[in-house]
Amino acid sequence: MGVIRKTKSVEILLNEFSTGSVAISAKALIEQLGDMFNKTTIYRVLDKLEDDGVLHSFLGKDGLKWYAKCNGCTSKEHKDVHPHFQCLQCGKVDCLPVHVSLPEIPNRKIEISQLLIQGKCEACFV
Amino acid sequence: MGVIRKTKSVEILLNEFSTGSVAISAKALIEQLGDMFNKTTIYRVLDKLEDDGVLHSFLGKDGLKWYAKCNGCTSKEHKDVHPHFQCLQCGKVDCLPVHVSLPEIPNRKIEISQLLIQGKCEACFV
DNA sequence: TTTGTTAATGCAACAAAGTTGCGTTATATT
DNA sequence: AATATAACGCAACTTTGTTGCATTAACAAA
Repeated sequence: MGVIRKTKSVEILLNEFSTGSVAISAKALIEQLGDMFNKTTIYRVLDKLEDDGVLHSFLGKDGLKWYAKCNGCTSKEHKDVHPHFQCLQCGKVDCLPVHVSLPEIPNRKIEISQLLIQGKCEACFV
Repeated sequence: MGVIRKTKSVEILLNEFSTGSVAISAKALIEQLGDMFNKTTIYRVLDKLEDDGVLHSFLGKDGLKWYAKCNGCTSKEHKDVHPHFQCLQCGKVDCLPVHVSLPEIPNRKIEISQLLIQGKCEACFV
């Protein structure tokens, strides 16, 4: 797989993620860009960008799929693992650039781990 | 809310969770008990049992909702917080009775956190 | 034990997020 | 410019879960 043609949809979607560590849900992208592109296209481009190691995805609080820019990933390996924070008030989700030390789990092999922290973000936490 | 009548559905659903720290997805419960009860009933009973602090729920790897027995929770407070482990091979999910130390996040208020670890379980990890 | 209240249930219809098949369009190679 | 095929749009579909409403059954009170 992987992106092999520079199309308008790839360009515009990538542009949405140009600013930092904020995540965007597929749903929000469809709301925003649905006039311009079919939702199928949006889902497929996101898929490809994830395959390429350009974006990573994770599930937010309602099982919605969120995407954010990767840092140092390739199509071979998603090595950029970090927790995500979702604000229960404004709904914003962002990547936390911190390391999480996982608990010891004997006799099991850990392959993926995802930590979703929910609460109040800087803006909503008075 | 809360369970106020001991109906057959409550009894049978509770019985499904009688054995230890294994989680069961709503989907699986509907597959198992769908002949006996309508899926609406199953969803509603699970909801109530969660409200009562008897069960807790979380999202598995595909955004599916899973339920497991609580330990020391009440209808007032779900204080039994722990990570969950999902086997990528056999699909089994269980509660890990360990403590996870969350990272420091300045200027934010943490209200909920959920850690889903995926990999190979004891049985599938040769 | 019967009666009455209302929680709990079943059913059908719906909702939201995401997927699939297929015919058409457009990118990029020759 | 011609061509191969990746990418696209559209419609139909799938899956998980929810809602409204009429019916049934728990359980308390008579």
